Amino acid sequence: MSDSLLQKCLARNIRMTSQRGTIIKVIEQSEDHPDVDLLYRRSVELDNTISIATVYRTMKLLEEAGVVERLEFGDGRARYEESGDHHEHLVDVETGEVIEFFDAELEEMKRAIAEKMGYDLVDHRLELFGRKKR
Amino acid sequence: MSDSLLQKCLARNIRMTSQRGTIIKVIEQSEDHPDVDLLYRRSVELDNTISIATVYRTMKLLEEAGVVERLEFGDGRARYEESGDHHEHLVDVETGEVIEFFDAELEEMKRAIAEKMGYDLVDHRLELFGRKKR
DNA sequence: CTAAATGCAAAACCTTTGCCTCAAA
DNA sequence: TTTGAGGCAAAGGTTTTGCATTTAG
Repeated sequence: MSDSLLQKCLARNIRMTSQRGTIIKVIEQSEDHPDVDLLYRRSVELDNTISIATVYRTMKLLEEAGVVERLEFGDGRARYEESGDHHEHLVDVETGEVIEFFDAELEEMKRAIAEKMGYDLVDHRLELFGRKKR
Repeated sequence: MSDSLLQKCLARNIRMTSQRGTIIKVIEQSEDHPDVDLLYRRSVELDNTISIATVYRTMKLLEEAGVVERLEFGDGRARYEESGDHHEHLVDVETGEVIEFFDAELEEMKRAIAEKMGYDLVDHRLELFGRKKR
C-alpha cells in the first residue's frame, strides 16, 4: 500500500515542524479540494498558533516536492489535493461540487497529441464543467 | 466568412465607445494570449486616455457576451483570446509559448465522459504542458 | 550551535468598485 | 436628455515577503 503524505514528506527530507505536521494531517483528512483559507481554518482548530503565512509557505513547499497538486477552477484562488492516482475533475456548475474521474483512454490521447506535436507531456490539466441531467 | 469581433459586438447591441473600439481592435490584432496588463499597454499606444479599469470592465463585458474567452494558465492572471473555432492549448514549459490545437476525437470523448456521469457538458478546459523533444 | 521555519505585519499583485464627469444613442 | 461608460483612486481578495524570534536537527 502507498505511503501517507507524512511519510512521503519525510522520505523527501522535508524538515518536520509541528506546524507542518498539523497542515499535513489536515490535508490527509480532507476529502474535498480546500483552498488555503480553508486549510488554514482547519489547521487552526488543531493548533491555534499556526499563521496563514505558514500555510502558504507549506503548500508551496509541498507542491514543489510533488506531494500535493495545485488546482485552479477559475475562481481566482488555488485549491489543493494530495497527489496520488491521477484523475480529472468535473465541476457541477450549479452546486460547485467537484467530482473526480479517471479515463485511461483520455490520458493516452493527451499523451499522443503532445507526442504528435513533438512534445513530451510533463503536465496536463482537464476540467469539465457540467450541469446535472434530470 | 465569419464576422469580425467588432461586428459580433455590434450584433449583440454592445454600446460602442472609442475606448471599446480601441480595445476590440487590439484583441483582433493580437495573435497571442494577452493578459489585461498587456491589452492595456497595447491599447494605450493607440489611445493614451484609456484606463486599466476600462480594460477590465470591457474584458468582463466581452467575456459575458461570449465573444472572448478567458484563459488561465496557472500564473494567477487571466489571459484572453477571441472566441472562434474551439481549440485547446499546449504550453511549452521552457519558453512559455502557447500552441493551439484541435482534436475532434478528444472533444467527443470529453462530451461522452460527462454524459456517462449524467452531466451535460457546458464548458471544459484542457491545457497540456510539454517539453519540446530534440 | 546553525540553518531553517514561524509569526506578524506590511507589501505586492491582480481585480473590482464608488463617485463624479463625460459621451453615446 | 437620459442612461450608460470612463477616469481616477481607493478598496478588496489572494499571495508573498522582510524581519525579528524560535526551533529542528
